[in-house]
Amino acid sequence: MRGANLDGFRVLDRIITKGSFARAAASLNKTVPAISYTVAQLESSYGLKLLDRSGYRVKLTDSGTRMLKEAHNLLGQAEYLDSVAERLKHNWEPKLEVVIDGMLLPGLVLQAVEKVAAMGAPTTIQLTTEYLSGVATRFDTAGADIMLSLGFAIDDRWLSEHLFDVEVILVAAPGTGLVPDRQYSHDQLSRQVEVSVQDSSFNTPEPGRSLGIPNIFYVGDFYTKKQAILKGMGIGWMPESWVEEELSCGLLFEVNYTAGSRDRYPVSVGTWKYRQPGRAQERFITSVRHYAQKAQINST
Amino acid sequence: MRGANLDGFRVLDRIITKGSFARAAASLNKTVPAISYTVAQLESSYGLKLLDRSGYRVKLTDSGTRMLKEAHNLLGQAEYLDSVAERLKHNWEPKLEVVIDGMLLPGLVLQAVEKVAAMGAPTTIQLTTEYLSGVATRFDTAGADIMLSLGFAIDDRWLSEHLFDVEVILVAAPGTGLVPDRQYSHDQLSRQVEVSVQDSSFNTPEPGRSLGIPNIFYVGDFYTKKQAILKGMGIGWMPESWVEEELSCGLLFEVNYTAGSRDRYPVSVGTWKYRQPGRAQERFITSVRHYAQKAQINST
DNA sequence: AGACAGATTCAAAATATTTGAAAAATGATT
DNA sequence: AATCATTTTTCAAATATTTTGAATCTGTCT
Repeated sequence: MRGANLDGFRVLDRIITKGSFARAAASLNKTVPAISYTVAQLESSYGLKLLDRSGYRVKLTDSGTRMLKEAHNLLGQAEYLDSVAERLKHNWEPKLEVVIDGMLLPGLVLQAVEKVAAMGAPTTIQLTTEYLSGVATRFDTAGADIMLSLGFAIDDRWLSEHLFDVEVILVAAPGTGLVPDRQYSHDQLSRQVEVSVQDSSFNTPEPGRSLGIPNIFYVGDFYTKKQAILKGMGIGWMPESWVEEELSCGLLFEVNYTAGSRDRYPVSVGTWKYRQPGRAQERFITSVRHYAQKAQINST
Repeated sequence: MRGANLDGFRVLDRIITKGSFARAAASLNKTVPAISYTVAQLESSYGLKLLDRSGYRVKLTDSGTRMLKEAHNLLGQAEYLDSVAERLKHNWEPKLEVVIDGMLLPGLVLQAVEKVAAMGAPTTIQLTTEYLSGVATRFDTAGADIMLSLGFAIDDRWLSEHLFDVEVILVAAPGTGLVPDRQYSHDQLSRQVEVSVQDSSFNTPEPGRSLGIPNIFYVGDFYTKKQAILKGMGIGWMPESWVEEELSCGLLFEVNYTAGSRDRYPVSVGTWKYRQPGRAQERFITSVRHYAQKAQINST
């Protein structure tokens, strides 16, 4: 006979914790012969003696000790499966995987996580940050539940909903040799270093637009990019919301670029078209929409 | 109905990989109704619809996808359990946990590990290093298989076998203000700093003996202790085998201490009295004994 | 030795699973 | 629209497995 038997181990475990076949039988509402049969079955299925019946009290054999120890993992996993089923039955996702673009301010998603938690969801939320096309790639390959991406993620299998626009501004810090008042042409800027976040899936070159100047300094995330620009290491496009404060207090200024120093990019939320959303996902998306409305109002 | 059912998931998995009930049935040497019954059973046991039969081809529902994904862990664990049983049947321990005293040179245990591996043991060896009484404590609490400890570990439940002695020498580096030729009393040494390894179970104060001087610098392991002494940070007791080379080339010297600058401590191997040793354990201990005999000869 | 608590064995009874046949559903083909 | 090929479900019968109570056996305790 082959293959583990959950009930067998449940019984074995009970025998050990209760100390005898008789007590195990009582606690499982079975008769003693039934317990005896189950154990015999378990032992023969593995071809191992698991219990030492030579003494008055049953004891695990060495093999039994080792097997039961490993079996506890099995039983634990089985119990976890029960809990997953329970959550699914009440339309809670056991896990909600969210992929967001690193260009977005954390507030958006943190608020949504809060809302989901606030309704007592027994759902584990897993956040992953990617950049640009990396968001859609990760969403697809990992089979995540929600993505918050820049631009529209286009695929037959996905539902995409526009949330709000992000205004991207070309900024610089004093000390780069540039000054706030003067207007700069492309040629004039090309002596500068551009700080840029590398697209995490290495498909598209830059956040929507790039200056196309020769010196580019790539960083891994927007926080680092901001620090780099603040330190005067170069100029770069930053989402307005990331640099509002620095702009108003003069730590950064908007570069007066002849080709335009501002651009708007749409932020959208994507889900799987043929996947039924659970309660956590619904709440998450509602929260994100709500946040988006407020953002829209603020920006007008 | 309650509780996961391994066979149910095995069948479900087969249906998905084969693409239909019919093919799953064929590959499992069952009839189609049997498959249908098993799945219905599984679904009702969790109270979830796992398969979407609305289309021509069966598909997992969202819940089914999640459940099957989790169930794969369960099936994996069950398979692992089979492999554990297989190893136990041939008297191989699936895992051999060894606790050693950090004062011992690694060579002893590494050679033993090598010997076990050389006989093609399908056994995972887990080495843990502790100090002094920490060895016995860990051996006991973790229920490890073998311990190599300093001194005799005493307990009714353990078998302890003497292997060889370790000679411990009080050493110092030039630059500590001490010189090789002169003899030092306890008072004279008490202006020095003693470098000491902290007992990992915090029971006994020092490796067998301590100078009992006020300035003690505690380190975490013998390698660090040796480095500290070599850098002239203090004096300390070191096992001879750890410092042979440094003594002979003059990087360290034996402190001529009136109360004696050498001590011998027994090294013993301990196992559980009522646990049947497996093949890996037997080989391990044989190797250690063999090594000990050579060490004994070398030291005479 | 006798009382007792516990485990196994055994045949019978109760459950659960599997089966083959028939029915129902679906998509493809004509 | 009718037919065919494939597939899943339903059903009652056949099998297989598990559980049970009674009898038996084995150690422990007094």
